Amino acid sequence: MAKISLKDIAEKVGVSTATVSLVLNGKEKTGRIGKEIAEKIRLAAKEMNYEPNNLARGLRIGRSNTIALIVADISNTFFANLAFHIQEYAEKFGYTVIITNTNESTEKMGKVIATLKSRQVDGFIIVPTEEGEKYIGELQKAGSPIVLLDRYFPGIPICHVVVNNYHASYEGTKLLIESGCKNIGLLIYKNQLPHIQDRKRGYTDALLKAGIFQPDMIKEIHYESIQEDIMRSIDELAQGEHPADGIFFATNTISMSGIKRLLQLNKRIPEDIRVVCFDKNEAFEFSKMPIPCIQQPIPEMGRMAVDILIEQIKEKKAAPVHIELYATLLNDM
Amino acid sequence: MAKISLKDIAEKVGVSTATVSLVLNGKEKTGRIGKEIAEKIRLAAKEMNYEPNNLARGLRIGRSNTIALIVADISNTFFANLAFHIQEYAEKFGYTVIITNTNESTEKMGKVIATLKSRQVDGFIIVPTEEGEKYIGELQKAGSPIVLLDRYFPGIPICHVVVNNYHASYEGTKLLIESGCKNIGLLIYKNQLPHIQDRKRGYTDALLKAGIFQPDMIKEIHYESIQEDIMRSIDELAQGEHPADGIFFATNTISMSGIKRLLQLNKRIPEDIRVVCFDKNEAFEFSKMPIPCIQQPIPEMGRMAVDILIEQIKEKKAAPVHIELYATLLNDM
DNA sequence: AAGTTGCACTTAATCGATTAAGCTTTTATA
DNA sequence: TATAAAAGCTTAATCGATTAAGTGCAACTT
Repeated sequence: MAKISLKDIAEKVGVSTATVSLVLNGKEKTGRIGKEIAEKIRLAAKEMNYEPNNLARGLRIGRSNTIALIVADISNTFFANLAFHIQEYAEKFGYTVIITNTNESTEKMGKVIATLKSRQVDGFIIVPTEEGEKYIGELQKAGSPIVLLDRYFPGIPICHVVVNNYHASYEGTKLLIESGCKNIGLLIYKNQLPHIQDRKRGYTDALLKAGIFQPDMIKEIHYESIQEDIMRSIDELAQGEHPADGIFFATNTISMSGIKRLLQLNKRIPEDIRVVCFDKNEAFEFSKMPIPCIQQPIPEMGRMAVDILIEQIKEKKAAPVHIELYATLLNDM
Repeated sequence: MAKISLKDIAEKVGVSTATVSLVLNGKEKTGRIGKEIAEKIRLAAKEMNYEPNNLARGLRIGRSNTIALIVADISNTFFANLAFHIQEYAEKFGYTVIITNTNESTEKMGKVIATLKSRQVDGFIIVPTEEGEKYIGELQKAGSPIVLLDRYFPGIPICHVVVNNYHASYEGTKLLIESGCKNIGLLIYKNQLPHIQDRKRGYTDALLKAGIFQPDMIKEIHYESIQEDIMRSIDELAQGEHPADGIFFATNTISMSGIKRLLQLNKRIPEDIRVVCFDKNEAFEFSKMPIPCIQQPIPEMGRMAVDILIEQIKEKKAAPVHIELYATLLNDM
């Protein structure tokens, strides 16, 4: 059975495609189509199982009702959850979401943006890569509605939705201090992304205020050699002369590998060492160790991103907004 | 800056859009376009930052170079990983992947299929819901290329890629038996999906062969009340007169909650009770408990699905294939 | 010289839906 | 009764790219 088009319906009912289009789009009033004909058309459409061709529609009206979601890694729970909520919410407004990965590669982000642009998506929600300003800037110049999510570039005035990473990190570190830790390490990625820098500052400031900051307790992880770097860092922190009695893990991936390593070294949590992690993880409930963590408001982040993106799409005037949500420190784990 | 079209380039260079189209599609040979003009066109296209409109292109050539991936839950690691690999692989063939959730709702699957069809996707990779035969059947009748993934309907001759669930389950249960368990429970969803039934049969047959099958050791979980059902089931299995000394968990979601409950009941693994889980989970490496698990070949599943889908798209003749991969039992965890 | 062939493009139809503008016919108004 | 207004539909242009079928011209053949 070939695809049914407006034309097929028009022929069957004996009217023009214009009439059919008007009726099926609920514009009988403004199009002044008679009740009987309208009914006939609707019936025929149903009978023939008509489904509009959205490519044609999009081409004509200049919108595709599609938004692009570009994340760094869909297999990361945090992003997968974000994707889930964004999709659920966007659907309510009639938008289809195309999810794409960049694997933290700026080059890939460039390619992906080009592909999606040529698919005429109406807007972009992007978790940008570190060196990605260039592509994001170009995209903005080209007039595409954009919302950055989870990360942003202070230099570029562009809408973004993030959590207050500084605050979350500060509170997390404070918890370790209040638990009595004196020797607190940080495991964090080595990059210039502001959200990472914010987390670093949060940690640093909390320790400075307590008067126990030691620069060499900060261990930076390279994205290309995550596993080895984490192992080495944990080994250094946990097995030195003055071993750490607390560690703040700045991302979920780092947390997982870091804690695994601690367990391998037979460190007991919290007896030998305390930890606080960024991002909640199902695995934490899996052990009896207390693993306080910073829970990001994922559903809200997704919803806000969709809301302001749609606003941009509708309004066309893009007054950049900075939206900052607060994370929750979960201490009962 | 408005969008650049073929026409803009044509005007600038002083040729027809046909010429531009031929050149930019690399058909100068067959289109017999002069070298100089071709060069000029390519230059102009680059200068003007031309990006083809894929809606128009798709409308004209009847393909969108897009495939739809419909999964039950993108926030489930198993599906998120599948999605990741499918996307990576499909990209190599120039396909964009649209990922969508159904949340195990057949109604939603129907809606989602309609939406995607109207977006003219070239083919579907679907993890179908339990009662979804109807929609899948209709989709097939409409002539859409389809590959079912992870699950299938024995009644409908349609391409699918699955693991040998029976075998995996049999082996997993056998491991428990060989470890000395006499009283082995099963936690599994209550539904008629063949892959679930296969897992059940694998468990049953292994126990029958060992002569220790007891029907009431099978606990069925309702999807709508997962948490409560799992709790109750674990409580029944672990705390009865003859408490279970082994449990086979039939899915990753069930495993997580099930083991959490066992820990809450202060059961020691493996001293008090042994477990085997379907699907590998990062969390397992998190504890020192030995948790053998069945690892599905996710990348291969994804690749196979893409391969046979593309074949269908190209060939148009859809000889249904049944592709069965083998899972690996990981015992060193 | 007439016809054939090859080259370098152009014309124009097409995909399917939308919509401003136009054309009848009916109904309301003066 | 003449005229304006409203109702009910159709025409045709349009979105941007593709491509079969031309067109015109030079070169080559016999």
